[in-house]
Amino acid sequence: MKYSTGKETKRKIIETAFQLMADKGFDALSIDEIMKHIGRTKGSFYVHFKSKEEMLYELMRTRLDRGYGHMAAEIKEELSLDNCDVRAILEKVTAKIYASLGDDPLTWTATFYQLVIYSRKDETVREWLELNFNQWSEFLHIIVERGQELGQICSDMDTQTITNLLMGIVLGYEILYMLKPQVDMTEVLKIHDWLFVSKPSAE
Amino acid sequence: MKYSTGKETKRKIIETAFQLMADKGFDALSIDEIMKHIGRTKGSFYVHFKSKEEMLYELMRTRLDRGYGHMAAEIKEELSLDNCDVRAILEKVTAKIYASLGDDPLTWTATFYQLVIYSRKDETVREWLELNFNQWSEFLHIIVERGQELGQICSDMDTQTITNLLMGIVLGYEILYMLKPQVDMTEVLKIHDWLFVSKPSAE
Amino acid sequence: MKYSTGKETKRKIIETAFQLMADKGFDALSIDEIMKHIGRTKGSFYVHFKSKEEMLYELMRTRLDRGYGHMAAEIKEELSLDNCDVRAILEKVTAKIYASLGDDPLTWTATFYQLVIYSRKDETVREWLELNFNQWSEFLHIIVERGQELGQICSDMDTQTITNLLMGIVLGYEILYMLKPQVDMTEVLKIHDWLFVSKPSAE
Amino acid sequence: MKYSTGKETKRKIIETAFQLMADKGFDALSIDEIMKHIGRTKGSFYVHFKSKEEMLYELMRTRLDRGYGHMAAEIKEELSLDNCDVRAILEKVTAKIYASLGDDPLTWTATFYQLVIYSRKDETVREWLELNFNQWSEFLHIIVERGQELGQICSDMDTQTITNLLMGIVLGYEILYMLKPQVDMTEVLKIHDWLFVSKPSAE
DNA sequence: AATGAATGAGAATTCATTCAT
DNA sequence: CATGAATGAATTCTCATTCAT
Repeated sequence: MKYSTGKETKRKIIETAFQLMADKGFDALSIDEIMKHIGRTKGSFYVHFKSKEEMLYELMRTRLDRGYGHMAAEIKEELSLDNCDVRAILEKVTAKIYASLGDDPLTWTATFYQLVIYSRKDETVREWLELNFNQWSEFLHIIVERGQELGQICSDMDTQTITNLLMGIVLGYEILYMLKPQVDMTEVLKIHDWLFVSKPSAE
Repeated sequence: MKYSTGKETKRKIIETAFQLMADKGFDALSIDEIMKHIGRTKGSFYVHFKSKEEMLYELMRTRLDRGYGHMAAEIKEELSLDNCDVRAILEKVTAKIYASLGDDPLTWTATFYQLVIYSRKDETVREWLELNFNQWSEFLHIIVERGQELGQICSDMDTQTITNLLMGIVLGYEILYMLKPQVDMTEVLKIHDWLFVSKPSAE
Repeated sequence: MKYSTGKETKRKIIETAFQLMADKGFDALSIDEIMKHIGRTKGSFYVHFKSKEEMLYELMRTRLDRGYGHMAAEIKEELSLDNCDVRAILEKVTAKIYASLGDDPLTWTATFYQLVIYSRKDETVREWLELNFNQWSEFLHIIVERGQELGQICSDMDTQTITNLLMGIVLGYEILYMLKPQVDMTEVLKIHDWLFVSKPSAE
Repeated sequence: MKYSTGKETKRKIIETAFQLMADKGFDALSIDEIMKHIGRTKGSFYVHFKSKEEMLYELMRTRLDRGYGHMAAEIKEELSLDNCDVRAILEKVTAKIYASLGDDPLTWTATFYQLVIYSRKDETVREWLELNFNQWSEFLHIIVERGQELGQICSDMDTQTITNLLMGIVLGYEILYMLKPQVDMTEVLKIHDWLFVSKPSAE
């Protein structure tokens, strides 16, 4: 079993790097270590990636994307309905995002923040994060705007401010979760109780 | 100027490390680099610190403490007054904390999150962060509880949940600020509009 | 000749370290120096050894073993013969051991005593030396005992004492030799004139 | 008590170096460590010694001398007596030498062999050891010669060879003792049973 | 696709020594 | 006498990367 498919090894490298990066960060992560984990030797790393950096870029694009882009079209359609329930939509979006973190959200979160930190020295990472971030921001902005239009979200605050508060609280809970893994991440949804004017009648 | 006082050099080392760490992180920060910055040679670092790690511990204790401990007594007294304005107190606390970040909050924030990330591989850092964190949590809890008691803060949500939401939003805005430095950090106070039942009359 | 076989380089490293250690000792021996001697760079040392210490262990096991273990079986058989000449056997053993030191016994001896000295700070080395030492001791004990049994070795002294004296004199001559290389190491065999009751008739 | 007598500090430095050198050797022994042991700081070492090497030379001359020089005159006189007992004299000499090692012979021995090893890179040490050695050699030679003259020591062996054997056995037992501290160093005297023709009547 | 030897640039750390105080 | 800050050279070790096989 000395020779496996290229795809398979590549996938394993990214997956292992993703796991190890959570605790060690990108700099402290050595290629040797990754390759030992998957039972291959250092040299073969370069069959699959041009450099360690290039691997990070691929990791970030395939494993750390929150997928706002994919959701956008679908959600916009739902929002266009006359009788749409914005709170329900927002809850669905949140659920999807948390689901996208996979079965070990702590690792995902830690790796993601390792990337955020690493972005301070890497232009490519910085740009990708900004893009990601803006997509999220625009996406939330649309939802909040629609909510206000329909009178479901309070209008005594600026749309952008509400958007920022929502983004902030999600990011904040991720950090909270890293510092105290016993925190319940779904608790973040309680903020909706303040955000939405008419609370869901049946609850 | 070959021989300066130990205190002075030590202070300069910590200050430089604090600055450089914001962008590079602790691992990528080299002793050589720090010492070149302050016009001293590598070897003399070890006159002042037993190891790079030891320096980080001192940096964290002297430069990254949010100082909840110091505020506690004073705030508790204010809260015990019959006619105290909890919102004003909370705003004062927030202002003090932001003020404690110094004149370059972006650097402070970046360095702090570098530490959060680093805590994943360092027991001492992890413990210190946890302590810091718990102090903050308890501190906020006291304020929120008193606010609810006086009917100033909405009581339809669990005290601990509100505390978590407040902590989360502050942490979240720090990350937001790192990703987008143009974000106005004081905007985070808007959350009080939701939190407090009786909005300040003059607005 | 940039890429050689691992075995070859490893052998060269050990051989060079063995030579250099005689004069400098293990601590003062630098990896850089060894590698320069064999025309390779520092970094490649670690392809072959996990650490400098690990290299010493391998050096000691492959280059400093006196090989008592290997001789034991053969000698025991010779001793079991009714008419065996114990003095001849002992002389043969001594000759073999001196032969095992290679063509530069001074280097061997110096390196060996560098190891003896180093054993004071290294558990692994200490244990190996003790093992070696005990093998030698047991081995000699068997020979002396048989010599006494056959009346060839004087019986007015305790077997263990004679064994110790024999070991001591060999070790002592090695030190003597280090301090004064002009000393004739085979002179040590004269002790047999005292040890053996019936001197060889033909002398 | 910041300022003590120079003599006192100097003595303490040498004594501490003597102790520490037994285990660590001269190279691995740091000035910092010595000075910490005696409650002084690194810098003040140089008030007392020009360099680390200079300190070793003084250590060796004051703490590692076996004192053959001092004994010579006295012993020669004893030997000149018609009815002198050479065996008794030799035993007295041996006892004196062992006594000169102080109350911790293991430390003395280890330090001495650290010096022997170190002599391979230091001219001054090498010369001193050689001198010491020659003194011992000459000294023993005189005793053995007189023993043979008086018919007390066997004459079927060359005087110089016997001298070498005696020196060797003493050195060898020191090494033996380092490797196995449970060995009884006085056992070495048993060699006299072989050396002397007429065994002491009363034993 | 994979191996593993080699590289070379740096990393942290140690340490004898100097020197102003 | 003693201090302790500073130096600079040396040391072990790590690691991304290259390349012949």
